[in-house]
Amino acid sequence: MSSAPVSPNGVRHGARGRARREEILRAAIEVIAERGFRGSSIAAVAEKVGLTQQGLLHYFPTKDELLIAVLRQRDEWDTGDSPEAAGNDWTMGNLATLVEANAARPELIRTFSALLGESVTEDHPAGAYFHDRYRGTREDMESILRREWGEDLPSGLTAAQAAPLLVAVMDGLQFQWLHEPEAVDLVAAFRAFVGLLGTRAAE
Amino acid sequence: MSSAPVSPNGVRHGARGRARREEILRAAIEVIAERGFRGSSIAAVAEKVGLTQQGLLHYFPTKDELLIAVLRQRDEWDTGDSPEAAGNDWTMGNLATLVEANAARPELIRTFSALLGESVTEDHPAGAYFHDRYRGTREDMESILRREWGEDLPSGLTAAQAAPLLVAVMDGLQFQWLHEPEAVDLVAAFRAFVGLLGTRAAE
DNA sequence: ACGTCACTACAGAGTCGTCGGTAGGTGATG
DNA sequence: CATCACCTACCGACGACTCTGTAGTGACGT
Repeated sequence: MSSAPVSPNGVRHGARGRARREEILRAAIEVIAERGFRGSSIAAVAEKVGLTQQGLLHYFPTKDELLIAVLRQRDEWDTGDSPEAAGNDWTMGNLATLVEANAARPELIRTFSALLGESVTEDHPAGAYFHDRYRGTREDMESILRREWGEDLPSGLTAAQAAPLLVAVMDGLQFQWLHEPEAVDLVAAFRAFVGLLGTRAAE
Repeated sequence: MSSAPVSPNGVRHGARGRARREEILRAAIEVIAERGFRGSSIAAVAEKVGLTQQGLLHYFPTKDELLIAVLRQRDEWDTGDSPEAAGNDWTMGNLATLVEANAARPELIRTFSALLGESVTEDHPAGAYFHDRYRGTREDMESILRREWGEDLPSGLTAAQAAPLLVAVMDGLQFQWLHEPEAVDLVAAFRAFVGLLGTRAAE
């Protein structure tokens, strides 16, 4: 794929535009982490990559389209980043390592937590994205749970009952962690919850 | 010296003014639910109560102070609304009824979920509030758990381990519920989680 | 009963900054 | 010479907030 030497300014080659796009997306993620989407300006993103606002608009014609591109980029990372695995060889075990990987990228977590919050408001451009993503993620979790333990988990819950809880724990812990990184151990807490799901009930 | 109630900026308000203030706070909650805090304008809030923007600023001298007042109001509701219970007679049981009560006020949930999301961004006026609130809520949950089950829960977790999970589940479920009310049963899911905590581990 | 006077509860008009977006270019690259 | 990668210049809308008034209200002295 990529075949272009990259430099912030002045390097010429065909792929210059594409490199710029990626720079812009990275900058956008940072700015959104700092100010949210509604609170951030495309001018701020542009400045971060050494462009004018209009220069940025050359690549992303509207602010909303920039956001969509950020969202899409995240999906690409999620599916392409990890060892193979577009589809379905996830286990509860490497779900924890995913959380671990997330914990290493606080700005990314901050960005998407901020967007998640905004997305519950009316007519938010990320609303549809999170709506779909939740549906999909719950389904994924459900099938992971089923693959690990079958329809009924050791703890007595069904996979369908546990899936939304699993998603909720991941999201919810992130907020606490963002507010007090020292007070909340993201990975340990998540592992504790997974342990809870896998504990066989007595009686 | 008079003894009339005083607003943050030192303006004294009579009975009429106090009623107005409450109206404004209610309207502000609605507007924030629709647009978030950064996305909403004080003019929109003012219009909702039939004031001009300047009229509103008579009561709350800045947008930030309006938000602070909203936050404070919520705390007052939380501690004053429910049967007695400023302090500590909560149990796991009526924690679930609290969730139930929340589920009946979607706009309120929406408002505070939106604010929670924004609050992770830099210099957000609600940042300190959520920071403190998380700390306090976790402590409260911990002591409730301890009162219910002692230091070690039936499931094997300690109260300190379970508290952040409890908070995370409440927050996280709300986001899913706001995006798909039909797909997520807030109360049932929460009860399932509580059941999980209280399940005795085998062997 | 009446005038005064402080104070509350607003509104009109305006300042100043920032926002997203458009129009129309220019110079380099291929 | 067409296309790409950008920039200058600009616009209309809207943001929070200030300055400056003014109608009403209640307390109080006379």
